[in-house]
Amino acid sequence: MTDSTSHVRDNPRTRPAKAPLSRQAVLAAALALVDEVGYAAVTMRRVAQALDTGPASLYVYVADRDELMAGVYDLALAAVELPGPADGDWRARLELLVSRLIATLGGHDDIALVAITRVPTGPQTLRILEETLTLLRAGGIDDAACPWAADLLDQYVTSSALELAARLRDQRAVTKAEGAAEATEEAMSRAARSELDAVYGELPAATHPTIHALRPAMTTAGRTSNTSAAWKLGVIIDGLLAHHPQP
Amino acid sequence: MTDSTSHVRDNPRTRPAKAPLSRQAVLAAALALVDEVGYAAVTMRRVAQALDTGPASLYVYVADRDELMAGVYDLALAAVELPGPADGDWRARLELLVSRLIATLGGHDDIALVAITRVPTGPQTLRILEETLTLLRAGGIDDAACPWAADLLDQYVTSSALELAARLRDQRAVTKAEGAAEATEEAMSRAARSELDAVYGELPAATHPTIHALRPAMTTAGRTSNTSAAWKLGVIIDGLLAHHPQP
DNA sequence: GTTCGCAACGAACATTGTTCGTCGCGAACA
DNA sequence: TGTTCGCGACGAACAATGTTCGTTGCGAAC
Repeated sequence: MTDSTSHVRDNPRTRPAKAPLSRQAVLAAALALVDEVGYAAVTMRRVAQALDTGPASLYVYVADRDELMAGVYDLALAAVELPGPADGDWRARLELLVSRLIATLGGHDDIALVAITRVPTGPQTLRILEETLTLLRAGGIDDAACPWAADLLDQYVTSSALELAARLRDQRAVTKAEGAAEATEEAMSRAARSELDAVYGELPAATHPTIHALRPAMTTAGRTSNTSAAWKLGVIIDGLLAHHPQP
Repeated sequence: MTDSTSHVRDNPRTRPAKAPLSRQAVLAAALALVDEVGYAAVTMRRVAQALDTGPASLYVYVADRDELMAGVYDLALAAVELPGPADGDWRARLELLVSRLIATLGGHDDIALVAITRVPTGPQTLRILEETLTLLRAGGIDDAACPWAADLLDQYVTSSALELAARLRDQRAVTKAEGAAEATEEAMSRAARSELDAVYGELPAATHPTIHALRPAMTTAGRTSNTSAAWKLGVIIDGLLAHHPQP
């Protein structure tokens, strides 16, 4: 405390009126930080700093970083609205729900990583699982298969959310690095293409004939477009309906 | 160097004949460590220690930890044998390839995490991608859809490998903690059940009617069994065949 | 026989998650 | 009203991480 103004800062009366700590405040601050600096860069110290306190203070409301992030994951899911009867039959509603999940999770950087390390069990997660299972049953999926189907859909949601997050991150990085010039479309596609398509594109036909032959279809455009996302979801749902046999 | 035997250890002639460093040696040591102590516990220092050297020496052959793990991932994939004509038609071969991938990756703890952070482009990965695409084309999947289908399968493989790794880890932890008594089946299922099934099981029917109704199907047995894995893969392939329409 | 490139490595740095012990406010209690 | 006590807040510290810097010394090339 060599700061000459410390007696002002330390005095609760003159302190800049910081909000009282609480679990919700910690989770909200962490979620905001995820959006701002990215999932990996959210450290206990940074969260504490955002709340104008020290890292040790967080451990009153949070067990450790993992549990913090699990809470953030659930908090993010709170923004997902469940489709209603006006949104169509069970299939249309399920597709809408899944795309909302991907958009929401993918919009918070790599927060979906939480669902890989541990199986989330927060209230919002359960709310969405409940709705998913209900829609699946409405679609005539066998009771015994419904949990598996929900699991499969969840795998898809998590993977797609991470893919979306990576795409948005690359996009931000490029548009920021391009000095704010024209950018956006031209530079983005070129930068991303030179990354992966160079690998697939310059692969000799002698050793990898099929990749070589499918080269035009393997361009980044195919990976980037959200046509691919809709296609994959369609495949899974069609598969659920076609696989009725042996549950 | 206060060690009185340092002049012996430092002398290359009397040194315990350590193998010369190389990229392959580093990757192999890291893979062995993944199996021994787990993916997360593989640090640069531990890898260096296994090779009887310092952490800084690794950076000659490896850019950083991420790239190291990418190399380990590819190295693990080298053990996967491609199904041959004797293994049946394209579908049987594809199912065999996928299950081998899951078993191999899942057998090396969380190494599959690598495929989530970055899209792997190692030679072994490309070898398997080539085979996957070939099998899909043999199955009549549209050329434009093949990359998407391979992507979908890869998502499934990665998620399932991580699930398998988690299951094996829990199993090891329980059998080790059980003092080497009877264990294995009884204790395992009880310990794992009390974790997740308690959440699903004690959920009130009023707020989550479908989860409550499906409770018997949501037991850990369903999640653990590899019937679930086969079912999911069947759904995906059936979906690929049923979704012919608009590629 | 000299020189030069580069693998090897010791030491250090900045950061990370987490724990310990203390401080002090505010509510419960006498 | 005066005392006590629980517990949130927090400063400081610890062990461990990934990575970099500068030096050293061997071996090959000229």
